Amino acid sequence: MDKIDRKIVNILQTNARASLKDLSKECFISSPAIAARISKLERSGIIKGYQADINLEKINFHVKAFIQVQLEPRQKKEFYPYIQNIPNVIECNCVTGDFSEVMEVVFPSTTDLDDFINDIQQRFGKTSTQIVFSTSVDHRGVQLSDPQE
Amino acid sequence: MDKIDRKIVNILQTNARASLKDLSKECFISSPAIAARISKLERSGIIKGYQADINLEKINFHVKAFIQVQLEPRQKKEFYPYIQNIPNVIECNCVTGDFSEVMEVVFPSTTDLDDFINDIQQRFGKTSTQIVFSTSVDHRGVQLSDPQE
DNA sequence: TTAATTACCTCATTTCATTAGATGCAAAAT
DNA sequence: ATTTTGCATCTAATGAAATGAGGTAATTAA
Repeated sequence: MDKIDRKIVNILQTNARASLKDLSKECFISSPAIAARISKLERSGIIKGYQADINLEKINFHVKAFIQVQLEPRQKKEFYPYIQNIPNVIECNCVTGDFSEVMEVVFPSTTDLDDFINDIQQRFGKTSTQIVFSTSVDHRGVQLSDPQE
Repeated sequence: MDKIDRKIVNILQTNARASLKDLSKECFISSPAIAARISKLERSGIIKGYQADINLEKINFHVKAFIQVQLEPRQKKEFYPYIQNIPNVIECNCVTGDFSEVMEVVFPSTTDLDDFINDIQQRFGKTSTQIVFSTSVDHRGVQLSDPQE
C-alpha cells in the first residue's frame, strides 16, 4: 500500500465505475499499471467488491431502523444464517453492551418493520428499535490520507 | 422501474464494475439499451453512485463502533457539518429514542476512538458507545425481487 | 556478479462502449 | 381510421478503452 494504491482506493470508494484510463490520469501511471494494482488489491482482499448506491426511498423502502437484539450465546448459530437470508437486513454487527446484536434494516412501511420485529422477538428474544428520521452521512468509505499530510 | 431495471440494479449492487456487455447478456437486451437504462436510473436519482468496498482491517482501521449522541435540537446545525467532515464517521442517522443521533465510526485503535468520543462529549453532550466485535452482515444493498415471486 | 523479482513502460491487438440511423410499438391527436 | 409523437429497442460502424506481449530499469537474493 503506497501513495498510488491509496489514491486508487480513494477514487474507487467515491466512483467505483471509474475507468482505468481515468485512474491512470489521476495517478500519473499507465493503465496497464493501474489494472495490475487493482487486481492485486482485489486478490489481497483490500478491495472486497463494488456496490451501487441506491436511493431506498425511490424503490419504496421508506423505513430504515436499527434493531438491537438480546441473544443468548448459543442462539448465534441460529441467528446468523437467519438474518443473512433476509434481504431487508443491510448490516448486522455483534457489539458490546446489553444488546449483543445491532442490525440496520429497511422496509417499505412501519407495518412491515413491525412484522419483522415480532418475528425476531418470537425466535430470539428481547429487542430495542430506533427508527431513522434522516440520514446526515450516508454509508461511505474512509478516505485515506498520506502519512505526512 | 420494470423487471429489467430491477435486474440491472441487483447486479450493480453486487458488482458495480460489471461491464455493459455483461449486463446485456444477463438481461437479454443490447448494450446500448443497458447504457440508456443505467443513465436514466442515474439521472432519476435511483442510482446515487458506486463505491468500492474496502476491508477496513487491512488498511489498519481495527475498531468499529456505534456512538449514540444526545443533542439539543438547536445543536444540529453545528453537529451535521462537523461530523460530515470527519472521515472516520462512515454513517450518521437521526433516530427516535433517548439518543437523537447514531453514528457508525471506524478508527485505527481504541485510543483514537476514545479521543473522538471525548471531543464529541465536549462539543455536544452525552454519548453512549457500542464497540463492534464482529460483523455478520457487511453493509449491503437490498436485492429487489419481482412482485409475483 | 548473476539470477530472480517486481513494477513499470510502450505498442499492438482485441474487446468494449458509444453513436447514428432505422424499426416497431403504443398512446394521443387529427 | 389515419397520422403524429414519443419511447425503447435493434444493428452496424466508429471510437475508446482494456488487455496482452515484449522489453527495460531498479531491487533483492543467491
